[in-house]
Amino acid sequence: MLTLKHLRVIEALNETGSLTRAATRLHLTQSALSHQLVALEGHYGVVLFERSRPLRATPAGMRLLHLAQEVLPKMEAARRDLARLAEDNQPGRLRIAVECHTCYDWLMPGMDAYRAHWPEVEMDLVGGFHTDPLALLAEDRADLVIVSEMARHKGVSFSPLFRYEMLALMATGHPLAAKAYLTAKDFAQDPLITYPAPDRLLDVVRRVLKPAGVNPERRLAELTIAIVQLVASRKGLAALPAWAVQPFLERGYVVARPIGKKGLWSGLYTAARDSDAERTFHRDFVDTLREQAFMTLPGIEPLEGLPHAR
Amino acid sequence: MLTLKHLRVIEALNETGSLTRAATRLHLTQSALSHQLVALEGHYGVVLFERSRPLRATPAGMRLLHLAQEVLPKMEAARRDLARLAEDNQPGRLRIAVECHTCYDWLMPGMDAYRAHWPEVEMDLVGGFHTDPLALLAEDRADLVIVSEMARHKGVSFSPLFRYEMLALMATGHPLAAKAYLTAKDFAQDPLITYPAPDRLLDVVRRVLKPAGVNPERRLAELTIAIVQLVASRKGLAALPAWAVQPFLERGYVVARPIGKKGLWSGLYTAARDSDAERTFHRDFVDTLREQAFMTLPGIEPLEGLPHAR
DNA sequence: AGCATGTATTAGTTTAATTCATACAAATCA
DNA sequence: TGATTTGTATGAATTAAACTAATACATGCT
Repeated sequence: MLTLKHLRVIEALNETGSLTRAATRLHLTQSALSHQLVALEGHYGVVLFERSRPLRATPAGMRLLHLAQEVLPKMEAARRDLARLAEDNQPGRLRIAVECHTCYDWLMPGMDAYRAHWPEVEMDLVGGFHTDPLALLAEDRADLVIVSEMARHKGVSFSPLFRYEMLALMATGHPLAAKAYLTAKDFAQDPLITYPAPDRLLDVVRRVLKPAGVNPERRLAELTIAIVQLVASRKGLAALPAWAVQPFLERGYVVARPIGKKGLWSGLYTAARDSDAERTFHRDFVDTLREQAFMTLPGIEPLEGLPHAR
Repeated sequence: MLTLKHLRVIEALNETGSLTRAATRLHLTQSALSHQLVALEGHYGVVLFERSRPLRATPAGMRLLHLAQEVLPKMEAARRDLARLAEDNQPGRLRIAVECHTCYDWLMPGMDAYRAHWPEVEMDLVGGFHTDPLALLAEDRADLVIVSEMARHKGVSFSPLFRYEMLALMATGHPLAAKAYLTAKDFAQDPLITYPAPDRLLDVVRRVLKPAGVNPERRLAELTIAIVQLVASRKGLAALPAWAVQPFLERGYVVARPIGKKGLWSGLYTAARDSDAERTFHRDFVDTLREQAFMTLPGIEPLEGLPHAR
């Protein structure tokens, strides 16, 4: 009794504040976690979490949380060392291609966190836009690319990172702010402010406006802050990931609305050559990115896809 | 993959040097351990132990051994803290009654080790010999007694500690040293040197000599070293636990032979009132004693008896 | 060589973990 | 306030993992 699994559950419970959310994060059902928690509490005769909303750790829960925080990193470190020993210390390389502007928000901290554990892995960024990012893998010009769909492709493995909502941005007091959510037609009048990227990378255009035949005037800006500024100055509408605009919404600079009744959700995935994707330093990089994203980005959701084994 | 169970296995393998011995210590079969080790090695693609005799840890094995040594104690500490929280810090008490002289050899270090983890538990030794040691429990004059058999007794729980061999001791060059093992009759000629304890506590007398109707002249000595000295001085024979005479044998002071063809094996058990036996500080004491014994006493064996749950 | 000791492997059994389908409780909405 | 949403608990059924038994195989010993 009292296994590492329990410690991971307790960590997840503490961070998510709910059995349901912890369960999805751990790729289990709520029922499984409930059973586990009840069993553990019963075994030691202590309550670990007060069943409030959000769940709050009791002193006993805190004790185990502390244990988790000192033990789990040690386990991970050993796992990495084993991988190094197994692969005989042959160094790895990660040339990363990213096409989404906002990705840098979480990619940079992710790379920093990763470097702490895998200092010997040489990391590099492959810049610019490419007609076929997956070709970079085949041509051996990149080892990992971040893409927005899992297009089945021979010799290439995909791993889901997370999914997020794209929000329509408008100035405070804009007439459209009266609506609960925007539809394609609502974009027809105002200019659309976007990053300078091809349409296939702009989800609103590709998945909402183009199918509906709506083609608004365009205006480009390099930086997120610039786009927000233009929107606030009533120069047009924009569509950005929820996590990227969160701070501006909180300060009331602009207003955001979902796109479509259920919102416009996009996913992000990594792609790598099969041979690379199975190596530990590589998998660990993807895991670190995912973890970093969930730690720092508000409102993102897990994305089903691959088995989640260790 | 890579669980605490694995770490415990690796620790046991390192300490026992064999799958078979590690298995009995962990109350598993050799097969189970072989499966585990093979699976673990396969999973990480490393060899953890060279299959030599004794088993020797590879660098990867050493890495996990190191992990085990930093992680397992933390787990134990947390478990104890949970027990303290669960029982609301009500302090425990351990009045210990021991009737076997040689027991002090491992009891003292055991108590020291225990005190480090449970400083709040008040420990005391109940001295002297008692006609019925289990009565001490009923009369609430002791909380734990160390006995040599699991006599079913209402309200009392027993836990096995270990089993050990009693060896017959004789002077170097003694005619009986020519025999591979001694029988009851061999004790008839020489005086028998024992501790000053009742016959029921002297296993040779109770289980070998008395049943055979052999009743040799007696001579008493308080200390093990004194008994050995008398034997070496050709004043008679003695029967002592193998672990207690090991150092004297190594230096050639005396000679030892098994008693009976299969040897005379005795067991030691703890007994406690049921209500105490289930409390964590109590169980931990017994576990500590057992662990301490296996760490310091040569030639002792695990003793089957109770389920071995945590 | 023949025995003793220890490890590996296969198949079968047992035990534990997880899900499914609901019931139940608490907060939120209209 | 009743209806609805959101989240947790529970029992039974399912699935997966761990363990044992039996036995083959390897190695050292006298």
